[in-house]
Amino acid sequence: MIDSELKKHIAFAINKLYGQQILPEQLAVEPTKTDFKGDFTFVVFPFLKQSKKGPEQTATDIGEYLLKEFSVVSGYNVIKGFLNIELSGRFWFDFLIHNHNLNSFGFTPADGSSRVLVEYSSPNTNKPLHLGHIRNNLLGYSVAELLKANGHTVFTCNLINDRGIHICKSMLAWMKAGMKDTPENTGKKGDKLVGDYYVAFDKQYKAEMKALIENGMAEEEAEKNAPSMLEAQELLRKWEAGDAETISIWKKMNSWVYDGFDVTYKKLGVSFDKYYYESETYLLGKDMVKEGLDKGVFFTKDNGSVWVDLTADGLDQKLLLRADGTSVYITQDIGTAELKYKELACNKSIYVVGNEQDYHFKVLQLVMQKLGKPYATGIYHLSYGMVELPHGKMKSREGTVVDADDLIDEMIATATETTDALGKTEGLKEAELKQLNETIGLGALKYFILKVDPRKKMLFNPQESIDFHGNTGPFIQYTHARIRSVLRNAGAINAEELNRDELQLHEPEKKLLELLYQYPAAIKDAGQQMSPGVLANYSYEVAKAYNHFYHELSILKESNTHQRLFRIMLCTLTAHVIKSAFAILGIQVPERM
RNA sequence: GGUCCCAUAGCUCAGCUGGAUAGAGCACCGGUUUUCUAAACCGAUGGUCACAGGUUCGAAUCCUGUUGGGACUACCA
Repeated sequence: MIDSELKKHIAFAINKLYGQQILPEQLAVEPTKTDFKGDFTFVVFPFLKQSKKGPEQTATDIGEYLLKEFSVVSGYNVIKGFLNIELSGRFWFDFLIHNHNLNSFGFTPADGSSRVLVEYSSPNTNKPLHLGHIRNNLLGYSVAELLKANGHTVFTCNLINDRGIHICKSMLAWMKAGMKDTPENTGKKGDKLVGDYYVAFDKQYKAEMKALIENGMAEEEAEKNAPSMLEAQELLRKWEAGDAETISIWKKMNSWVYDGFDVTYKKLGVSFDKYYYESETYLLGKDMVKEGLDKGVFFTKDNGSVWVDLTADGLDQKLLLRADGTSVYITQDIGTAELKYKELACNKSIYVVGNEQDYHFKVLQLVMQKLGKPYATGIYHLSYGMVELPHGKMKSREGTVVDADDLIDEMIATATETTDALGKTEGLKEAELKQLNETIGLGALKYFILKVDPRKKMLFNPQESIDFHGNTGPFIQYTHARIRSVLRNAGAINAEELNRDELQLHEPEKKLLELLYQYPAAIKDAGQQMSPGVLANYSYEVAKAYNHFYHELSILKESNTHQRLFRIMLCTLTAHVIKSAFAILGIQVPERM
């Protein structure tokens, strides 16, 4: 990479000119800001001690040295302490010639030295997926792709929260309603059906609580003593005891939910290498808690409940097992962590989970450390911010939850309207048109969500998020389609015929080339930050630069055949980078739209 | 009470490992189509980077405090 080459030469220059040893890694060389002339900028301020000269003189010294000793440097200019280095056109032409047809451009090949597991989605089986899950799923998928692009060997998994009081609530409501509704006989999607029963339970429960409170019971007492709650807890005990009928109903209802989830996952384009089920890992977790007791890193309270003391780490005491011996949420996470490591032996285990669970994952990591697990340090919580609506948080009680399936359908419907209105899709078959609108609708949704830094909470405004202009997925998809159209018109080319000496580098071409050159760095940067948003915003920059180039210069009508060929190759690489970056984001890109 | 996160244009977001004049999109205003896809391009307007100190050649960026918002702190998940 040229920037590291520049660093080496600058370090050498400092040594030669001022007799000081500087490591190239200590230097910062960055792309020059667009308002200034030059390709890369080196800031000399930090090295004035070494040079014992003023900033302008120091920058000039180094610039002069580079110009003489480093052939790709064609010029330089100095503004205050900023040395702007200009590279020869030949450098940029060579870059394009070498990479325009390289499929792996920007990707680091996997060498097997790093194995990473990405857990995401991780739904409860009592409710359909909503907008929050969409962010989770898109992030998880994209981060996994991003890590693959950075040379990690990646596995994805989905930990299903299939047991616990929540599913018992849905089961109870269904049983009380006569145990007759099924997805088949109601025509409802399985997860929606089960979700409806969860709501039915909640309604009944609330009514009971209200009655109890009116009879003079304290709210806290009423919460615990409402008959529905007691029944649900009884059902959970029966489940843990392995009661045949309970297990059978549980299996039946969960399978409905899985069928429903599969439909949504498929629409979203996400998939998992492996599924874990809490029902299969919580017992292992219990064993490990006992292991911790034996080791003396956990302790028992008088009533028999098991705790870990994390006060030395700035946290509190945390419950690991209830007094009645049943497990809590973290118990199964302990078991799952162990199982994951046994099965996949990853040195890093990423949990894509909302930031409301920051505390939980701190506890988990500390618990695993106390258990002496070697993989404890590899636990990483990718903590993303909540999705909020214009009115505030989504609340199921207030009916402000944005359903995942509904949202996807709306986005596709809007895409369809726009496509029809523009009327550019003549000649496409029905199925192709449907495919195109799905691509655009999902592209809009995915890009809207992924362009935001995962760590930040984000606002989802249904009106604005379906915009297809500006910094949006469809704009970038459109740019790709536009390029593909040019390339189709260009027909086959022979890159061998290109003679660099016949070329001129114009400003829009150079801007675009500089951006394309940064693709590998963008992948690396996004990977290190685990932020697909970095790549999304990069893609947007590329699309913008291409459209500028497209508008300013003619491609196919250029009379100089070398220049024409060069521009076609520039189109090829641009299309590839957009397609490749969008693939990492999990967004497809159309040939025409 | 304790712990953690956040605050940048009217709105939504970049920029944050310290570097030049803080950038985009949307909205609003104006312009561009006999030319390879106008879902495009070009221009104008819009800022006390919450506030106050500090660190230094240099702070939106790092540190401290204040204010405002949010999350967590359940024998829920």
